[in-house]
Amino acid sequence: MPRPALASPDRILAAAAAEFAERGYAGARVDRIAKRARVNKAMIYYHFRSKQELYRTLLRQTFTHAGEQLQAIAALDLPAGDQVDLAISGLASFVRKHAFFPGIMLREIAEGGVHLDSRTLAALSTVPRAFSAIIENGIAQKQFRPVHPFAAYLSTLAPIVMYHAAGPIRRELASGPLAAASTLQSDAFVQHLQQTARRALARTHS
Amino acid sequence: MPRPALASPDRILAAAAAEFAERGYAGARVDRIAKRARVNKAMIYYHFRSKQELYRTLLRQTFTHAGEQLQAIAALDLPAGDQVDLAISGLASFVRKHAFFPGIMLREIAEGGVHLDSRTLAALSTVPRAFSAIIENGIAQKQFRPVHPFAAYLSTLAPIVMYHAAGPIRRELASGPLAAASTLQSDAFVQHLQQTARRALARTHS
DNA sequence: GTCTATACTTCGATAGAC
DNA sequence: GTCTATCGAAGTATAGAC
Repeated sequence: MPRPALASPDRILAAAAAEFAERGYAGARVDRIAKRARVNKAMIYYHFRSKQELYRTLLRQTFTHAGEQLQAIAALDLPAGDQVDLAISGLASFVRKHAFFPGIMLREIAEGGVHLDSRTLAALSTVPRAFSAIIENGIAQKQFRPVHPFAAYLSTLAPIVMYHAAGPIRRELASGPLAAASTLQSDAFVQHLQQTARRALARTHS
Repeated sequence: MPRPALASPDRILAAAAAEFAERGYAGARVDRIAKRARVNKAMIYYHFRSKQELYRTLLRQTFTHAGEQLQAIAALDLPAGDQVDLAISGLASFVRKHAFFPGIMLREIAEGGVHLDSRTLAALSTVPRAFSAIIENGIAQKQFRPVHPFAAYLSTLAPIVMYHAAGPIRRELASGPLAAASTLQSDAFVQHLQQTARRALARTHS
């Protein structure tokens, strides 16, 4: 019998990621997670205490991972504009690698964070904190005009998450009432966001 | 006995809007909608056929309303830059007036539109179509540089929806690990987005 | 660690009286 | 149009054998 590629708890986490992203917390079914992970349902309650604890563990891991990636970019010895470029393309590649991230992120925002405990909230906060650090540093070094760092965070990174989460609905619209939705490729959108960020943050404006 | 401010079907729709926005489609409870609307649960199944039909009716109405508002802006005899300003502030006031809209929008995007029939999808598409028309018109009149209209749509209007949907979680973060999140006011963010759009769409860039 | 079987709860939806 | 009562399905979670 071939060893599974991932150990049981990791397989459960991967299956939970897909299930929670597709259906949301309330819509996710523990039975389906078990089936996707090819484990018995009782194993989920053995490794994790409950559906809620499974969900929180998954989000904590993911937010921590994303935050560390942004912090690494913020620590590079580069012009702030280049750091923003890297933050944008980095988040884009992060969501390509972790396809479940946008769905879960959007849902949890809509839920108002009701499923999150303080540890998970702290993990989540590392993402806007790291991005804000880049912006504030650029302002301090007079490479950027003064903007609210959180405004820059929302207007720059929110569209990436939205773009990827909206993939399925965009494909539905493309075959119907909104053909133009299908002509926007991921790379082109990343470039658009990088250009937009450069222009939004530039100290001079024609 | 005082007449209720809204007739029964409209009270049900208003209650459903709040419930679906807070809990999502799967998380919404018909019992709770009935309680919020102060009607008997059976009345919901009498006026609407099912939970799904209630949901679709609500979304169709809301998308149609939002689309019409944007189309009215697109029809104004104004410079394209001013039309974009109005589209941004108009959507911001729309979500202030319909507080349930961002939550439902984000959730339905994350769901991949699985609950939407073709009529509801058509209603949804009027929003990006109207905004794209403004952008394309501005490009044709050489007031904007050439950009992908759908990219402009996503990067301009997505942050507004995100900002308002993220209100509760932002307040949680503000009292903990991310104090800066609380200092961004709605009006200031709208202005930031208007400036960002002006700069992103300008034909010249220093 | 892994399974089967099941207790307990909640939900969407309806029947039927008024 | 409005109510009470309830059915049947589906869900989370656990007990207990191996």
